Amino acid sequence: MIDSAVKPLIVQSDRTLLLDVHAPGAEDARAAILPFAELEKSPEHIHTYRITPLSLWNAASVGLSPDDVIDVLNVYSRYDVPAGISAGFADTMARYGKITLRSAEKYNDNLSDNKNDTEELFLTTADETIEKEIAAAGTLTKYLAKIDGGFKVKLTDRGTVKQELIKLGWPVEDKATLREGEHLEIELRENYNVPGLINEANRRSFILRDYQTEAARALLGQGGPGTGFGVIVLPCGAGKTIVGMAVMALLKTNTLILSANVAAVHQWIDELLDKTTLNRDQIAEYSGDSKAVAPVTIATYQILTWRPARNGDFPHFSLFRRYPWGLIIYDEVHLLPAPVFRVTAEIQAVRRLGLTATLIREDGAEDAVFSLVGPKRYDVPWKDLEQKGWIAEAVCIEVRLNLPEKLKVPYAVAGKREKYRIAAENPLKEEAALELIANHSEDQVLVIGQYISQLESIAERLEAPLVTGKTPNAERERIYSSFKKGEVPVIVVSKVANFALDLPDASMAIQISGSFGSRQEEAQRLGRILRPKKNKNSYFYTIVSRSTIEEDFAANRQKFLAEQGYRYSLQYWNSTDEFPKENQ
DNA sequence: TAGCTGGGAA
DNA sequence: CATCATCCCAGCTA
Repeated sequence: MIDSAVKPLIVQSDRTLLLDVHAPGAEDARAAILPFAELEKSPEHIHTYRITPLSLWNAASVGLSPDDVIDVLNVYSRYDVPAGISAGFADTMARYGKITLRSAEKYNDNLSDNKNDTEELFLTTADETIEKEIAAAGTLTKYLAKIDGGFKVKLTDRGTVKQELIKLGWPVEDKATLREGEHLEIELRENYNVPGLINEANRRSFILRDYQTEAARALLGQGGPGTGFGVIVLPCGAGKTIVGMAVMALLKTNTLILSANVAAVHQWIDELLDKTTLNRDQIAEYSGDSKAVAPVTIATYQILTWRPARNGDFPHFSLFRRYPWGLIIYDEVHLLPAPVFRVTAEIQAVRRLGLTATLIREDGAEDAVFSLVGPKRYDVPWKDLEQKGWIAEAVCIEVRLNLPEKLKVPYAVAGKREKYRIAAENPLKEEAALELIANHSEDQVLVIGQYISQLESIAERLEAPLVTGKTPNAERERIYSSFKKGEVPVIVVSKVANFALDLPDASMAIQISGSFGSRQEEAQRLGRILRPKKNKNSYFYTIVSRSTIEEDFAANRQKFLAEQGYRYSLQYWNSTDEFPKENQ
């Protein structure tokens, strides 16, 4: 029995849940609330979850009742659960299941057959008031045809209709059949128990981690409706591709994987060959270089969104229909381009998995991702993985320094956009970086910045190689490999650091400038130093000009990581000072 | 046939 | 809030 004085959960009437991660039973409580609450913040001691209409509908979609939710809260709550909260849950959850979407009978036959794509679905509700409300909704009229007892919906409008209805507060229970793709024999080579491996000596040892298994199972659920699609959120370096492969191994079906760039495409191919029983000829690349299609095909987003004329067709969209895919994986789903939303709305009958490290999207398209790819099914706080040793412990330090005297007047009279540039390119940052590196002679250091001219200058001062978007691939590889071998202790990188997968891991990063308020970018850059090292912390320095607008942007950039429990300590630096030898 | 370069896109 | 990435394709060279 849990002692009520130290129960892990505090339930508040504004529908937030505070989880005391140090209390006994916190792990169980976390698992129990996950189906109906969303993680909002996870600093080190108290995590905040929020119960939203969407999260309650998700719970309802996997068969939970309002009483189930209340029971969980009562079991883990330190104090009495606020009265009145349960009535709200019941009202919200009751809206789920009032409207259902069903297949036509014929649709259950040979589903890989394209002719089915012209078939229709039926939207029905037992409640006349709701039916009137739907019929009156202007945004829906062009997708719905009134028939006896409900509406007809074209298969291709399935996603759009669901999206519009959820905006009206009516989540649809989608009972229409998910397509079973063609069978594909695929197993994970977990623990290398599978006989007949090639190049076994070269393979890293590979064991599926608990959270990876949990994530894959969370996507597929217990087989009820509403499962088989959704988003899994894991930090950089936590093995998102492995989760993808675990899902593939559970479903055993033809899979289309969409990636952000060709390097990621190649990495998927390498990982699939390394960690699954697939042969090379079962895997194809569909990109600018190669237009091959195989049971497992990996394509770039950009090839799908390419079109010869500004308002013309997308000639490569046919890839979605050319093969009987049973699963589509959206890698880095937060980058999903708008044109792909449209196709994704049409292919709601295919199981689909979105993978990402952060769901932040400044254009507000998160909702579209959620209704078209699916709701978030699983996530893990970064600090949890750090505690378990899956990612390295990172010490974050913000270094503030003054502008040099001669720039103070130009800064004062500059317009807003020049101000940022002057502050970002503060030449004293070079001195500070030089000194930091001297104090960290044992670290492999990445210097990361935003402006090419600044990076060229600092690379020269540091006598370090520079990698930018213009650097040819062969030279990048050469630089990366000498860095990996330790021959070169420092490399200077531009925004390639936000994308490049082949960028080597380091134990220290110095950020000398970054884009305005990008939390995504900050998270990505920190991710570069999170591969675990033996008995050693990683260091993340960010250098900011003091008393300039750069301080504000830095604060915004750090917000996401602060929510994940990372604390920045502050150091001030004058050109005449020296840093303390030992940090923290 | 492969490899480079430059334009255009989002 | 502008810069710098990415990708795709076409056209050129050898």
